[in-house]
Amino acid sequence: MHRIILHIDMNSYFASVEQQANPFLRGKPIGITGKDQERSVVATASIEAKKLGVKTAMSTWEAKKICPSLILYAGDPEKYSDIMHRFNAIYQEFTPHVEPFSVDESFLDITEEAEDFFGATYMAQMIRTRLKEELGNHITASIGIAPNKLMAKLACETVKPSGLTVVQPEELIDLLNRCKLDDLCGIGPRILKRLHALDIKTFAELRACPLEDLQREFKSYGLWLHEAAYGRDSSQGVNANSSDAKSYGHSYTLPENTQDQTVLKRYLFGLADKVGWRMRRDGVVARRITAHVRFGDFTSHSEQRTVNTPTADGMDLFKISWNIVKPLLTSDVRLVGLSASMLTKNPSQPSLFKKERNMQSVLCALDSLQHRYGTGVWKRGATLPLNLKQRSSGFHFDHEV
DNA sequence: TCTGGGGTCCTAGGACCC
DNA sequence: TCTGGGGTCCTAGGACCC
Repeated sequence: MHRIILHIDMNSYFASVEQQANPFLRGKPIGITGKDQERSVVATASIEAKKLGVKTAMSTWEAKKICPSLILYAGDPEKYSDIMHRFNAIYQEFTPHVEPFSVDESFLDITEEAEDFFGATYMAQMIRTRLKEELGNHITASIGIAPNKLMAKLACETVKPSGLTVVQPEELIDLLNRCKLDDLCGIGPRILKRLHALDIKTFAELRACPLEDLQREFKSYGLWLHEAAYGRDSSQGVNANSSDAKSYGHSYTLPENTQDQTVLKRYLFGLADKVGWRMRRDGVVARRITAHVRFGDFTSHSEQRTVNTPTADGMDLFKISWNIVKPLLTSDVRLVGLSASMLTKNPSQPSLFKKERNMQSVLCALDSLQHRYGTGVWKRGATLPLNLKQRSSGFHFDHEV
């Protein structure tokens, strides 16, 4: 008995969300970027922009050169993630076996609900109708249906934008033969290069390569490649619980490279607060904090600390990451970031110490403000721009570190 | 006036304990 | 004094994804 897996992928997702929200952007080439458009890349190009040659991950500078009419638009990651929750809720109407894979993709196991591949096609069409009702005409999805996740995703790739395809078990080899090696999720530029070095350029050639040779070159990944060449996916099935995050992180590319500690502290503190807030919202604490620095020459460095007392407090996260970053400031920095991992559910026990208990209740009050009015309703004094900080008074939670 | 920001998983070496 | 192997935890970095 084969499983029936759906892979659903939103087309030009970030761009579509903005076009749905703003009629002025519809039918136009737009590119969604990071905060600072000058130093950013195109995270998502609209269909119109793709037609004019704009590609994902192209620098804005290059994209503008290729397509002068391109409208650049700074994206809002929180909004995109909120909408993702809405479409996953729609999928839940059809099956409890929903595994979000990225901000715009999910896997659904509909083996029990659909019974066969014919039923699956029908169900996929119903899902598309529901998405349209709920999200509007401008956010559209491609759907691939196959016996496992790997092949469902590959099938979906072949029908972008806005298609639907079914690949039955006996058609898997045929599908692979029509695709390039790096169409497969899991074969990136490095692996592709190493395959080429072995004279493997197609899935037929990959199948012809003895397993032992692949294992010698790729270690445990060799088995995965061998299986994938036959359309087999040894990974776990669709896991509805994998949506629990394993880490929370934020990073920021500075408007200009700098070694100025005051500036870097301010940004890092802001990032730490954002990470802390999301963790408290989700009721988790972290034992491991990783800080990242990218230098002007694009080399980067990351270091991590594992702490005995798990935390979700922005102040703790900031102190730990600043201790990592500070000694690294020997040349100009382009990006700073931190992430928190080794997460556990917060038992939320009040601290034994009065000072910490006070801080916990302050955080609690600020969190409920933030929950109600959105992120950005408060900021620490330490993260305000300097000119504003000098003028601000009263509502102000500054700590010298 | 190149090159964002959010993630996941794996590996390999060293420390430390038994 | 010299020796082995297994297990776990920690760390840095690399590969991949969108």
